[in-house]
Amino acid sequence: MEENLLKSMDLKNTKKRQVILSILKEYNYAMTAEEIYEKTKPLLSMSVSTIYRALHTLSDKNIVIKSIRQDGKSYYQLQKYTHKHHLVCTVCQEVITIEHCPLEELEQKLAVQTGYQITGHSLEFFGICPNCTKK
Amino acid sequence: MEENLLKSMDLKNTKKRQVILSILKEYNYAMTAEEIYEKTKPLLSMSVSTIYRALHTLSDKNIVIKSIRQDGKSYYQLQKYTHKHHLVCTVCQEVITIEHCPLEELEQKLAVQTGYQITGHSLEFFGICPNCTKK
DNA sequence: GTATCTGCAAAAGATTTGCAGCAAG
DNA sequence: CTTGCTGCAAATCTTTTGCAGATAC
Repeated sequence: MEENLLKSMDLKNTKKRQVILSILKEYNYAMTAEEIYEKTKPLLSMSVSTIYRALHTLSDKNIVIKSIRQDGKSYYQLQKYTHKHHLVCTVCQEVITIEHCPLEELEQKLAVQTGYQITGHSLEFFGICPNCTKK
Repeated sequence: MEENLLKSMDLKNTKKRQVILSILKEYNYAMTAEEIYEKTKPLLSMSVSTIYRALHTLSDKNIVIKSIRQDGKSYYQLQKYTHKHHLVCTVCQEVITIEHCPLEELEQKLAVQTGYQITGHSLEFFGICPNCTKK
């Protein structure tokens, strides 16, 4: 479980980090520090700064990936579940996950053209979901 | 010039808004409010909040497009120059513009699959430029 | 034991807002 | 004139940080 993951990165195996990781695993979508905080509340007490610090450490170790969305907030998710992109409804904020990343080939092409060593990308689509279109 | 653009949107044609628009036009790349502020300094005095307010108004009218990058800051550019994406060097922050947007077809496909009315997307690549790779 | 975590409160950075005065139409 | 624009300072929101006490190993 989470214990080995932490140990393997020379991180101390604390209850709080375990809880954060298990929440990210359970819900399996990118969430904000605030959302994680809300979900930890019933389980144990933890300050928001601890969550930020843990997420920062975990993303340094590439266990967690941070990405900043168009709402200006940082979203965190487990590395192994990443590389999916999202389509976000700008009215109700519903999020649809796009399974296949369409950019891998393009990335290769770009690398050749520019001489850059490409390390990643961020991609997000916006729109209005069928439900909100009706209203 | 900028005058007609403002009038056509029922916005008052002020010197400050003209200056903001002309800077966006001259430099023709997405910049932050802070960068715009620096560039206005030699020209006339204007408070940062005026810049934010003007950019907000202009983006409501779709004259200016706002997008939030992975550094968490908001970047603004003229609508007619948008729809270009960027490759950003994570070491020296150099930015390369990608001329052709590879997502138009994909967007159509997505719209059909999901029933969303797709209004836009954000895409950014990261990497290390040839120069920084050497070091 | 000691290096690493954590809580708290304070600080930071980017952006927004209330209010009173100013300027464009 | 009067509606909308601007400056200033204060407020907001998210995230980071300093420090002192607590915990994992």
